[in-house]
Amino acid sequence: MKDDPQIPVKPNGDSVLAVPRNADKYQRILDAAVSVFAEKGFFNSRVSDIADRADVADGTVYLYFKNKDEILKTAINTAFDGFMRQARTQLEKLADPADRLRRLAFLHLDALGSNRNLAVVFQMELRQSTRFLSEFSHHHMIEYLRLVRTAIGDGQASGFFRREMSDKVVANCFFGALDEMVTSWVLSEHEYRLSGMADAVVDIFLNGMRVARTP
Amino acid sequence: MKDDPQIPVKPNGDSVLAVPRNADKYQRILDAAVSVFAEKGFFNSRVSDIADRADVADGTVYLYFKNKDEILKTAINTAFDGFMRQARTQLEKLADPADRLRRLAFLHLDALGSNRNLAVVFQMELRQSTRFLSEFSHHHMIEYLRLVRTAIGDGQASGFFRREMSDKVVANCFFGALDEMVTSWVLSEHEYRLSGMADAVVDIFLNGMRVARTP
DNA sequence: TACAACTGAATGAATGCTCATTCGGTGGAC
DNA sequence: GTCCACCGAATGAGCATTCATTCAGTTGTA
Repeated sequence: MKDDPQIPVKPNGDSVLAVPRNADKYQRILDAAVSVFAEKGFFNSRVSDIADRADVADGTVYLYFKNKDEILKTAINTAFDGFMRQARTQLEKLADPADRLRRLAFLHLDALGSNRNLAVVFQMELRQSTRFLSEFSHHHMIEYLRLVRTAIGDGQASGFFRREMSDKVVANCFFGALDEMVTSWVLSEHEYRLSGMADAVVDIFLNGMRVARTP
Repeated sequence: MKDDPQIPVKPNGDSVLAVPRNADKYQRILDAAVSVFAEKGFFNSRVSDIADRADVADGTVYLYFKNKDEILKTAINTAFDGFMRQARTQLEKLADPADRLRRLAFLHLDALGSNRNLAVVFQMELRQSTRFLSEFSHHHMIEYLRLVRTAIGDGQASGFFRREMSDKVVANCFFGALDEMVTSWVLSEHEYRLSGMADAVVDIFLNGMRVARTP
């Protein structure tokens, strides 16, 4: 996510040509938007706020993005795509399902934990986006959950994980737990490294809370 | 939540007197609002939409609520208060921490699972509310988490739960998992009884995913 | 019982403001 | 001189909120 190249190919969604290709300005607007959205929320953000923060005229924003919605959509999509690419690359190297879950949890928390503004946008705006940007979030969510479900399914197949649990339910809980860790971090006054929580979360899922167990 | 008496004492937050007390109309506006918010999201909902759906004139809405924000705030607060009252009453009767968690999970999923509109408002609007109605939701969240943390702490104290886990982290994960079950249910095309998932979720937290264990 | 005076809940058209978006013009690069 | 990225003031649609007016119901009087 953070080391994504971000080349502005076809910045303005529909008009393929006749669009400025100043990568720097494109990126500045996108960053400014994330920062403004994080601060005031999508609906309370003015396009002129974004333009101001990007040091660009109001009209210039529309040379790079079709409209305000498209800015949010692009920001979220770009970030999510980067994350998923990274996650897939790293997870396919790991054979042990438990390791895969551990790594995914780390990547999830690290991606958002290293960019608070992005984290705020994801935690606060993404849900309501589910309505007006529904296609997107539905598609991406399913991709993410597939990674988790595959790990769980593999673990069950090889007898490491209990077979009576629904991989679907566990995957949802797993995501929900991480998601809540992010929300909690975003709202917290305290400073702490979010990715440092990954192991604790995964441990709960692997071992549960009960004491009685054989090692 | 569903069996709450809902007596409209002091409907309009600040003007204590000189306010209509038509309980039916008050409730109709509130219900209409939840239904409209659920359908279009808070920011895309028009006060006139709410008035229409409540079969009331636009101006009448303002006899019962100070403004649009206040309607959402009231809806959320009323529902949450009802839920917390119910939860506290029921949990204090249960000694076993595991039973308490089971019951809480059930109540959580049942409360939202029996009112889809309310569930949508909670899942979609509550987060962004965290910004513009922050005092509220933060306070409530803490109350809820206290119930979970207490159960976990008790379980640890009596040696049923592992002591090395942070009750705070587990509580957040627990809430996050349930929250995600609700979101997933809200977005799902399929019809299923949400509260039926409670035991599966709690089971993950109590027993974890790994196979090796003593019963 | 009949009627006038009064009350205040309810109405909905009018107001006024807040932006997203547009577009005619500017200036720098080549 | 031409082109085009960029500018930012102007536009106008959309919408929360207000308030002058209506009228159903209640009280008081004879």
